[in-house]
Amino acid sequence: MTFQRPVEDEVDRLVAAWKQERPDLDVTPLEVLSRVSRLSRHLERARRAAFASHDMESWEFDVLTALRRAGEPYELSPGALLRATLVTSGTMTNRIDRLAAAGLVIRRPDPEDRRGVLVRLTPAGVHRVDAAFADLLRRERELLAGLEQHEQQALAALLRTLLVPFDAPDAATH
Amino acid sequence: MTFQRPVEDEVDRLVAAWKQERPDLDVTPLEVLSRVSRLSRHLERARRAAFASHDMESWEFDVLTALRRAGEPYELSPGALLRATLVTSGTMTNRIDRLAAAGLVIRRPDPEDRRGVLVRLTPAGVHRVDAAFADLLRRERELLAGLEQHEQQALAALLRTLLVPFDAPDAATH
DNA sequence: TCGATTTATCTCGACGTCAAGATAAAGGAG
DNA sequence: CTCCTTTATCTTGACGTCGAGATAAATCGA
Repeated sequence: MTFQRPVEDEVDRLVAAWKQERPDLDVTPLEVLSRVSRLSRHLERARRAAFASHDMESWEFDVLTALRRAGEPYELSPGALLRATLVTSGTMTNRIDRLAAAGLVIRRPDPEDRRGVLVRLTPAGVHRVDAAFADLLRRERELLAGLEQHEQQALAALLRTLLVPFDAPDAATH
Repeated sequence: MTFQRPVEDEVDRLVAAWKQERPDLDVTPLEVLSRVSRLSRHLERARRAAFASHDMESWEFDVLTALRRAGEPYELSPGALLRATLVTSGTMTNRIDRLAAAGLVIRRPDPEDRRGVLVRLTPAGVHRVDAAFADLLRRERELLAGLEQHEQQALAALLRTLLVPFDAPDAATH
């Protein structure tokens, strides 16, 4: 019979420090939200490393997967893409420019709205994103290996609750 | 008696799209990790908005709080600061420069290691960070209002499990 | 049909971050 | 003591993102 040693992460130390310095404040929100922020930063680094072997940048992957998920003919408007990736319109224009220059997507005028443009994945783009995505899933599965299946589900459900208000039909990012 | 309507977030839609397009892949890792990433992005926006009323940037807050948590005399080395904030050394140098120019911190040579420098919060810096922190906690508490106390604890514990491997005594960010 | 408003995308300058390398001091082996 | 390695910080240039504003077409009401 061994003791369940309480393993600490950086946020535990951070919260303990605050309790020492500002015992008047209730810092429990940090227990969740600081962990989300910090984990996200670590994930971003892991992603970057994973994509390096596919000669792909994180931002490229984000855009290409959004198009891939759309299904044939793998085509979306820039507006739909920026909503999917949570970046601003200026950023998305820039990204599409570079992806088009790399031959992974093409731009064409929207036949039904002369203000609009449609961005479509090229066959080369489809191939690239499929390879990178399979690899990413492999690596992400490893990161989650510390949690049982049912724990992963519980975690996902809790996160969903926090996310729903943001993903409600209002958000605007122009 | 009402039905528990299954509320969807953007990740549910994303996962459903992948299942349609790539039924051969198990995309369950996204249920957790995509949510972490997306929630983090939303949080960063909320933080930015919160700090705007204190005329403060997110990056300033990150550095100032690290010093504040250290306790009197509110002093840390640049190396300790970059480990606390997960940025690279070049970024930290830049940040310290700007905070010093704003009169919120001062730099002084480390008396015990002539390679080193120590960064100390000024009284003005302490005041600024305390005000912003109290406000941030208020807003973060609202974001978590959708979860019961015990759910927040469960969520924190699950996230800790994922975070521990990253925060182990190895990580290096130079 | 005209004008005002909304929607869709792009342009551009400012800015922060990263990654690699430079500098310099400390620590360890022999 | 000297050399080599490690540690700590800063410098620099490239790059991506943001945010505000410009352009242009679509939509709606009078």
